[in-house]
Amino acid sequence: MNLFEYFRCELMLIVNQLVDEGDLPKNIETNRISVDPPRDLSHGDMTTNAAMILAKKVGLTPFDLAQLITRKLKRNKWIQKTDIAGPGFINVCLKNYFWHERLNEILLAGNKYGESAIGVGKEVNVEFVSANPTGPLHVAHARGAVVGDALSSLLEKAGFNVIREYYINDAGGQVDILARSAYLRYCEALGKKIGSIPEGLYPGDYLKPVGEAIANKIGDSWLEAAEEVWLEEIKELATSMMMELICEDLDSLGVQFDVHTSEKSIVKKGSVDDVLKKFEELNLVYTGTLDPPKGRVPDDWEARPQTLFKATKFGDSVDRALKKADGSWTYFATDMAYHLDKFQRGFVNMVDIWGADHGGYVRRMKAAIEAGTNGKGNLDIKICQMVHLKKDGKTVIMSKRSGEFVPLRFLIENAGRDVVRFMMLTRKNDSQMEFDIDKALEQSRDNPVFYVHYAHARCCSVLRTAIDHWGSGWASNKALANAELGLLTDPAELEIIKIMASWPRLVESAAEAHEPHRVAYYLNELATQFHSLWNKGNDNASLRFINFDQESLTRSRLALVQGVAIVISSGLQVMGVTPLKEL
RNA sequence: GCACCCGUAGCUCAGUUGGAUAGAGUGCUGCCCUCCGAAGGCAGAGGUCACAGGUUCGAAUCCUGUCGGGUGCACCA
Repeated sequence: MNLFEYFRCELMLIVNQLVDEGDLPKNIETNRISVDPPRDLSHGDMTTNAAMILAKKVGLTPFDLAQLITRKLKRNKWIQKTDIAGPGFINVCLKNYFWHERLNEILLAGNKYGESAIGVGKEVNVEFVSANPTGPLHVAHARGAVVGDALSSLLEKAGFNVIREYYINDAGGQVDILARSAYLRYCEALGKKIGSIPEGLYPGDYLKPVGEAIANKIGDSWLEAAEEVWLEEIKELATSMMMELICEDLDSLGVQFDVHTSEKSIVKKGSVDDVLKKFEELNLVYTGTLDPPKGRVPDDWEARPQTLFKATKFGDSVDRALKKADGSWTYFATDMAYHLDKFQRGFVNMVDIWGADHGGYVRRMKAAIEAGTNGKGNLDIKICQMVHLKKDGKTVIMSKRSGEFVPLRFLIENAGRDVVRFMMLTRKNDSQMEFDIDKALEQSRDNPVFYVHYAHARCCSVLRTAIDHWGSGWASNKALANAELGLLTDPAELEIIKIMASWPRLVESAAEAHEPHRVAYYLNELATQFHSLWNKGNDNASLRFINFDQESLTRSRLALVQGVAIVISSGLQVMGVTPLKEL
């Protein structure tokens, strides 16, 4: 249960009563009323802006209106006391046993705690990675992969039905280049001297096995053959081998997809022609000539008439080309057809995770979705900004400009998948990120995931100690749920329950905002509170979790510890990180 | 030149969608193991939220402009 939402509903009932009783006008605007946790703990457990919002339209001061509301609010059985503070905030304190019941709820729910129904089973298509099948993944891809996968899990936790999709760009010119590069390796595999790889082809060693595979399959019959003879077949072979490579990389990150859709198949199916026809009917396509790009004009620029999409009608700054000079489709045209294909497959809600180099592309794709679905399709595009890799104190900027890339495999092999995943989620997606590889490799407290792992491991350690003493049945979730939770009265104990109880709300808001990084910050906060509570036992033995001469008190405290372990592991699960029972 | 993103403590970054006295980590200073894991905790110092206007009960958050950093910019993908 998202308890803030619960109390907001209670508040709405009161507002309706006040309307019935004539204290508030009918049809009053209530959308902006919220119930939130206060920043300052001394303000209680919950705060609402209701009086300040409503007072605007009524002849009452926020304070007077707040009094009307609190008089009714106090009847709720969970509420200990209410305060009116500052410009008209209503602060609410809840009774301790309300929090004890939350802990009970956590223990009974186990790993399912935090699951929400706000998604109501609605389907969401999350498309991410979608790296060109021309080589292995590098570190910048990892960010998109982790963000996309964690967002998918988060949406699932919030009750959405998620499809993880990878779009394979296997139809453009880059695949021709891949095939030519692979052909060179094929020649090489058959003993031909190829020298250095010519400019414009892919030089990586990862293509050597592709060349060998072709040689094994075909023999030497293509050695002197013209490109037309082998191009198509090598394209096919090389892209599928590259996809295997990419899937291995993703697998090592723990990322798997439900659907792979190939660009080639979209074109073959005729989807692009269909879209063009549809847009022609809607009068959204015309033949025209674009102005040269502002500023630096490319040397080979020349004005030529092209098939254009009226993107400006949907908020884009210029109309966009659908066909290249040679008459073939632009990348945008097929990508648009692909996105509309997703809509046709039934996905009204779509999320794309893109790299920073596609930032300038967002407007036109949103324009296309709006045009092609008559405003019904819902596309959110998350841009993952650059990853700056910090290594030996120096920063390597990976971008198309710099041409510097570090393979993902290197990072995983050295730092491990959990560290990479956690660290990639410690930044908001649209902030640039510095990934300190030395810290990631360090396996120490400088490494943020360790702090959370440590809290979980400590929980498990306490439970092990108790089980050694009292036996295993003693600390089952069920037994702990039946503990006398009313014995938990220390402010620090109640505080940590309150943090745990905010997990469902966090899941909902992070899922709605499509911001999985919030989970990492939440877990860090929970871990902090737990470490703090632990150390209180160092200073004051009566606050230790285990007191061997006080069995029922110990049991209720272990219920608390188990609750922490549950929420941490529930959160780590969303992030795709495996909780550790010991370090 | 145009579009998008960013600008918060020495450094790396959060900031609950407009709420109360702006927060963590790291670094610096000083404390806490006879004790469930010190890979931890507590305390202190550190800020003109880039700058200037505007919107309102209320702005780090929304709008406009300026400055600084990043990304992209016919046809590539």
